[in-house]
Amino acid sequence: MRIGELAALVGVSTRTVRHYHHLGLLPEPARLVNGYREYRLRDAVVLARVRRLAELGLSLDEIRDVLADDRGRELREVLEELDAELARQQAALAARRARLAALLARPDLDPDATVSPDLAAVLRDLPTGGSAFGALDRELLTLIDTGADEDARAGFAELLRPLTETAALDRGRDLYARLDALATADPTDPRVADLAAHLPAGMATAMTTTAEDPATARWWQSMTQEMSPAQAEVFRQLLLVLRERP
Amino acid sequence: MRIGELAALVGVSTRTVRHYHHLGLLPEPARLVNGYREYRLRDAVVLARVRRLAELGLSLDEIRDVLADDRGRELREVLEELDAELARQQAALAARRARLAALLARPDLDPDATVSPDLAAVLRDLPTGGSAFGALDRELLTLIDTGADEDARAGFAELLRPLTETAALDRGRDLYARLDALATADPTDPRVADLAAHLPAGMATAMTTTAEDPATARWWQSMTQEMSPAQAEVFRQLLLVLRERP
DNA sequence: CTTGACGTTGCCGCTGCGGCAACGTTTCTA
DNA sequence: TAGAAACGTTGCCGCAGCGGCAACGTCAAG
Repeated sequence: MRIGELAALVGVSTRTVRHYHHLGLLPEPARLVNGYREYRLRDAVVLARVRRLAELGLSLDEIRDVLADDRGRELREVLEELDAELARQQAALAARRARLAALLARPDLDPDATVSPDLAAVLRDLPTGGSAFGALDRELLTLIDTGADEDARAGFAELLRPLTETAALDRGRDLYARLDALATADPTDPRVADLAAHLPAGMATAMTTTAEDPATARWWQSMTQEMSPAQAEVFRQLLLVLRERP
Repeated sequence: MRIGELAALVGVSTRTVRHYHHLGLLPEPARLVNGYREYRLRDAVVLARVRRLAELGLSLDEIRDVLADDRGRELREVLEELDAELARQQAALAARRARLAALLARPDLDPDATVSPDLAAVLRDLPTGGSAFGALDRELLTLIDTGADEDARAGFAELLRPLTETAALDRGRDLYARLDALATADPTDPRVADLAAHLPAGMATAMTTTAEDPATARWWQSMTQEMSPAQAEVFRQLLLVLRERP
């Protein structure tokens, strides 16, 4: 048998057969005078063995070990390990499919919608209309959500939920508008101190929590660098006040 | 922000960030005078977007397309395609785990045991004890099973099942012994013609079916090359006879 | 005699980075 | 203030499991 026949018989490519030779999975058979490899039934048996194990999902390295082990119990160990690995993959696949299904169920699908479901609900209700500061805020929220783990995400969304109630929405819109107005203002502008002093309690709590939480403090810092000096000054003063009387 | 901060913030390695630059997934930010990359919050937003899509299982190429598509419906298409792909993978995983479970349930686990369950049952019952020809026969059966598709496997096992009945087992052992005896015999030996003429009907049927079936004929040919001349002669005569009166 | 199908060796490419080298910059510490 | 440690830069190799190609030799058929 020549390599093409062997390959066709077992159902692989000649390239695969040569690859297995290269890896030492399949012994090199005798050569004819013209240099062609000459295979016997025994080689097909070994090749088929390799294939069956490969189709189960073993890596070629593992297959080499199993075959070298010569009738040992190594096979059982490897297969049990493999099964555990496959179980992990199944769980991961199921989780990904669940997230996909949740995404696909939404009509307003865009790359930013791929945040956690909790935050997605918050973002849907939060006012954004035209406010530059609102857009920045959404960026921050999205980033925090992406970086956080499961628990942090839930607590984070919980913190924000009160802000999406009808009464809070108007105040939120108002807040964004007043911050937008400070985009080109001086940090000493009287509106700065006024805003810091009269921020609604729920919003102030949410802000200081994100700003003080060590896990999100760095996000907050990045965000302040994107603000105008006057806007940043509002939050600096706010934090000073809230640190003294929590 | 420098690259390390950005990476830590989003939860990737700096290597990953640079890789994304290289692929054009993430635009190169401005450089400081020392050549360092200087990132802004906006870059973190893009990077996080890439990460979320990557964690869903999209390839980096697909992510680039989706992001370039700018708020299009391409995302939905890609995600639906991905979901279908994941569903395929789930099915494949489940099938592999089922095969693994069947294998692990068996006490006599060896690399050759990884054939289809049907054939495994046949091989367990077929007599082998010490016969060289029996070993060769098992090799052939295993190879046919490996190469065949689902339907062929089932029909094949069905064909062999009668041979595992108690009455047939003795005749099988006898057949193997008589073939072993021809290992060094001459093709003109009288035992050759005798064996060909008096082979039990069920076995003759099984043999000619495998030998005549185009899908397995090449296997058969490989096997005859492993036999002694006298052994091969038995089957040559057998096929001649059976072709005339089926 | 050519054509085409097969065989040979060997190297690049794919994915998504990790790891290293070889070097410059910044920052902490003794 | 020097030196070490921790960062930054570009660039190339490696990974799994082959596919594809190049550049060549061999063999059977028309």
